Amino acid sequence: MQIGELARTTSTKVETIRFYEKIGLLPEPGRTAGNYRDYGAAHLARLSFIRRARDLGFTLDQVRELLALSDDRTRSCSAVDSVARAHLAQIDQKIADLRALRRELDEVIGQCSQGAISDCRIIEALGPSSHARH
Amino acid sequence: MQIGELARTTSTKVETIRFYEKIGLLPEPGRTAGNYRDYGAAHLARLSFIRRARDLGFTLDQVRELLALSDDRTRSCSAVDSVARAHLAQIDQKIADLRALRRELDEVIGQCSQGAISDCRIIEALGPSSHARH
DNA sequence: GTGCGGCCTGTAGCAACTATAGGGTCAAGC
DNA sequence: GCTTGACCCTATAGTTGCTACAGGCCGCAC
Repeated sequence: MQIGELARTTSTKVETIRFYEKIGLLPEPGRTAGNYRDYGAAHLARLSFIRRARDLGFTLDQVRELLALSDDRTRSCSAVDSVARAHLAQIDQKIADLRALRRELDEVIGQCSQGAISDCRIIEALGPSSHARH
Repeated sequence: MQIGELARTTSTKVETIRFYEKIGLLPEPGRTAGNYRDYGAAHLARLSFIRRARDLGFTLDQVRELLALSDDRTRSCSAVDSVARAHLAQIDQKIADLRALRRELDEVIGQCSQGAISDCRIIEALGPSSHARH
C-alpha cells in the first residue's frame, strides 16, 4: 500500500502521514525499489487509532501516551482510563469557559444603535473603563 | 510609563506587548534617552481594548478589524455588531462540537475493567474496527 | 519519448504567543 | 566611583499540529 492509498483510507493528508512519521508517532515503513513508502496492515491500524484519538480531541502527546500504553500489554487498563478522564475534565473546562464567554459577548451584542461608531456600545464595552468594571 | 508598568496594568507579558507592536496592532511609542519605550494613556487604552477583545475570544485579525472600525468614527455601528455576531456564532459552533465530543468520550470511558490492556475497552474503542462503526 | 499523476526531500508558513541569548540602562547602596 | 540588581533592548528560535510550497524522481499510458 503506498502513501496515497493509506491517506485516502484514513482521511488523512499525505503530508500529515509523513509528519507523523517524522515526529515518531508512526513507524517508518519499508521502501519499494523506487524509494516509495510501503505500508501494511499494522500501519493502517496505528494510523486509524491516531486519527480517531485526534478526532476525540486528544493532543499528540496524549496520543503518544495512549499508544505507549497500548503497546505495553502488561500495563493496567486504569492508566488508559486516567488519561481519558483527564482529557474529559479538560473538555468540560473548555465548555464552561466558552459558555461564560458566550454570556459576556451576548450582553455586549444587541445594544447596537443604528448610529455612528461614537455611540457604539460594543466598542465602548471593550474599552478600558468598562474593563475596570469587571 | 515604561513597558513593565504597562504590562502589569494590563496583565500582559512584556514580550506580548512588543509582539503586538511588531505586527502593527499597537503603534510604536516614543523612546526615552536610554532607548526605552515610553507609553502614554492612548497606548494603555488601546492595549486594554486588545486584551479585552482577546479575552472574549476574538482572533487578532478580528481585533484588527474592530480597531479599524473604532478608529474610523464615520462608519456605522452595525459593522461592529456584525463582527461580534459572527464571532458569537463561531463560539456556539465550538460549544456544540465540544459537547458532541464529550458525549463520545464519555461513552468510551467508564468501561475500564480492572484488567490488563488487552481487555481495555478504551483502547479497543479507538481501534480501526470500531472506527468503521462510526 | 513525453506527458501526467503520484511520490520524494527539505524548508517555510499559519496563530498567537513564549522563551532564550547576549547585551545595554538606571537607581540604590557601599 | 563602583557594583549589584532590576529593568530594558534586539533578534531569533521554539511551541502545536499540521499545510504548502519548491524542485526533483518514478511509473505507466499513449
